[in-house]
Amino acid sequence: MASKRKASTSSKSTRPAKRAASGAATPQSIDSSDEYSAEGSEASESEAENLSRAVNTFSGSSLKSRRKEQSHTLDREAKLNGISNLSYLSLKPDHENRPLWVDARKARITLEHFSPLANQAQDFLTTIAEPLSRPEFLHEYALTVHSLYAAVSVGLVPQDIINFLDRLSKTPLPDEIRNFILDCTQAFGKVKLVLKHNRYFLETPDNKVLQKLMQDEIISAQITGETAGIITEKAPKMGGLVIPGTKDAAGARQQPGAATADRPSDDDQAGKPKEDDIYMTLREDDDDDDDDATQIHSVEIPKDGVEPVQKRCLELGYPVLEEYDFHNDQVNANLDIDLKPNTTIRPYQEKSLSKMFSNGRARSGIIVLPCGAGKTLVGITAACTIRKGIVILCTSSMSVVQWKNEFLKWSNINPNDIAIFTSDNKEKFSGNTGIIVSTYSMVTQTRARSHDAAKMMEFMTGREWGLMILDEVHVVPASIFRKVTHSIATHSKLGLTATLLREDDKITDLNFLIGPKLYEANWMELADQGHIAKVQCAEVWCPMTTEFYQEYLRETSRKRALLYIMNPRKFQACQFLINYHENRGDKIIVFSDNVFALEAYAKKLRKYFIFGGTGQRERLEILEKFQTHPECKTIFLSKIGDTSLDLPEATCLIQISSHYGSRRQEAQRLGRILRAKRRNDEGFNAFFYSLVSKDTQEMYYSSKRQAFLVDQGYAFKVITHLQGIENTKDLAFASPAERRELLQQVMLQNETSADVERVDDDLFSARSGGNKARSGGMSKKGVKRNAGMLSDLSGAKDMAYIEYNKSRNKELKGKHNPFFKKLARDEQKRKQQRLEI
DNA sequence: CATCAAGGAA
DNA sequence: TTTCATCCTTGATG
Repeated sequence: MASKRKASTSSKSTRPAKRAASGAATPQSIDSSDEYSAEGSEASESEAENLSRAVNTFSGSSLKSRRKEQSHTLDREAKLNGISNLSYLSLKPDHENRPLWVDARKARITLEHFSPLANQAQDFLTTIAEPLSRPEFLHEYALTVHSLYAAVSVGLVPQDIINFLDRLSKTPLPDEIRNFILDCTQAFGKVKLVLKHNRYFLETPDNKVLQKLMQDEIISAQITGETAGIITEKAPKMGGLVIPGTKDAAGARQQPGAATADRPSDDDQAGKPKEDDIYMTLREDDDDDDDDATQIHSVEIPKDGVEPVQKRCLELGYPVLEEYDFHNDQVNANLDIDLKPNTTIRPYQEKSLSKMFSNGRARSGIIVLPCGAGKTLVGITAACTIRKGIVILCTSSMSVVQWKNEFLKWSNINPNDIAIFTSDNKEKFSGNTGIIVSTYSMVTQTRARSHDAAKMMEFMTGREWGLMILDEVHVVPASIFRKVTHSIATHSKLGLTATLLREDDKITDLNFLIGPKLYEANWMELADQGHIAKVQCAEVWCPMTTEFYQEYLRETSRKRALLYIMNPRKFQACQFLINYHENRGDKIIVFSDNVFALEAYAKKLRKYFIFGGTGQRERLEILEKFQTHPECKTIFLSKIGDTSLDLPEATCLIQISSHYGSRRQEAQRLGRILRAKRRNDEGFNAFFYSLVSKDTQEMYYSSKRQAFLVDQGYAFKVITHLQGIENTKDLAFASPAERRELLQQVMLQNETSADVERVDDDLFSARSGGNKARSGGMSKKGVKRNAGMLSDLSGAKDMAYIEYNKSRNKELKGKHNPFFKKLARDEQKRKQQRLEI
């Protein structure tokens, strides 16, 4: 136990520790880390004499070192625990051959990835547990209620889980874990919602459960009517141990103790009390497959009752599993679709699909594959398996088109049978069944619809669909899914995503709204197999210049962000990296969340950039150029580029600003270079740089953002000095004067907007019209005041003034935005003209 | 009829 | 700690 704990703790703590160490050893950290020695104008001056002092300051005050301390205490704690644990935990004699450590108290499992049994164990673990962290040697998994639910729903039996865990574990399996698994799985997977002959049935092999559910007020209220009554029949698929479905035969195997639980049934719902213990009996004896239950009991639920019953079952602790018996669906027309003969599915895609279809029915659930790993093909294959009417929902109209094209590319579907339903394209398929590709917003729209859209929705809600594919499930909050499932009747649902996480808690209901997570791929493994590109990740620490840091310390959060993004040293690093990689022959994407910075960087470096205000046509032109033109090696993208952009040429990625601590954004952005065309070239590597201004909030966010990728096994190197940056020709902002000018622009940028708002309201509100003249005049005023503030650094009066106006700005926010939109648009036009010339 | 701008929503 | 994207609809152009 001791070594397990130490191992897992140290694997987590290496990163912060390494950072702190390299940071302290770097001369660059001197000026910026010492907040109070701001007199020096150049960051590179007086390095040597201040080194030791800076190291002390740095390690004493900075965030990283605090983390380091934390991990020290953790280590100590771990040691103590280890010592006390060792007294009773005994290793199995052949423990070296077994790859797992099981921590009973936290329900964590650690896998030694270098063990010969690791592959076998890994398949098993990804099924039953949540992968937390999968670096090179030790993988950590968590046993959770959800993960066990998923395991049971793909057909595992609790006793199998326990046996297999015990077999792989170095120590005898703790009773806590044993009980935890039994407790969790007892109720899971026992109740299924099945659509048969266009009727919904609640189905279970355990009559006791059904009895219990039907005694519930809310559920029984839904079931009353002529259809009420429990139907008992043979299980559709029988295993070798199935006893012919007579009550007596089942009763013969009953265990003596089980009878005590049997109470005479006094309800009026036509229950069959004698069968109560069939499932109990089987569960004890049966190790192979839970489909071997001899009999199933079901009750019909009217269509309207499905939602409330499902909800209530969940509250009662019996989540309802959805399955679609598409082979026996005689009601819905078959769709003529198949994969093209030359299409081959990759092993991991097959594995994920086998989880979905393992019992001959279609299970609803979520499949997690990294970006660029072929999620679309998984969806298409699922569609080709079910071969009924299909609905596909995407987040943007661009991916709608992509989905349709992929279908045409991989399958032999008749182009007339696949239709697009978006605001500017409302097709219908010609046959009596087919595929519809649409967007979430189109389907969940509640306001007035255009005539065609209303007709189309009527068509979609008025019929029954075999499969609904939900693309990028992570971006859509659970409430939207509720709307979708309410309005469109579908037999099964397949969610696809690369990163099943959100920073808010809107993801939690997905487990029950769509289904359990069926499969999650290991990024590193796919990279090793050449399915996605290998990536070198690096975090580049850029010191703040003195001037910028001074302002940074004074400003409030809003402007701080702009200051550390526009940090001249960061700009230089960006310039250097672009030069370096362009010379290597890479194609580079630069990401910035901040539009102002995006534009400033791109213009200064004379590169193309795309942001929200860029017209659709121009976007395509630039992307086309980037893909084909050898001279266009670098493009700048705002967050429009985060998702569903397919640029196989890109091999290098630089991030200059980002959305706080969003782990998902980081992963999505990395996904842009995972499908690099050249990924299978000998020794090829893609590059991912994250530029961070030192000793600012950015450092904190950066480490948060990386958490997901680090857990996937990516190692972030810290670069504190870019070799040869001083010798770069035409390095931007090399002189203090240029930097001051930049700072002025930055300060102006923010204040101009504030200024316009205030004046608009206070002084010029009577004078309506002449928007342009006004803004021009005011910005001049802004320049003056800014210049004054910067020259004498006291500036307290001005600051107070700005602070005062901040609240006003918030009030006026509604006015603020359109103005900025217009500015952007004007800018846009100007730019377009420049391009045309 | 294709395109674009503006407005509302989340 | 928060903005910036997106989408859909309507109404205005040539």
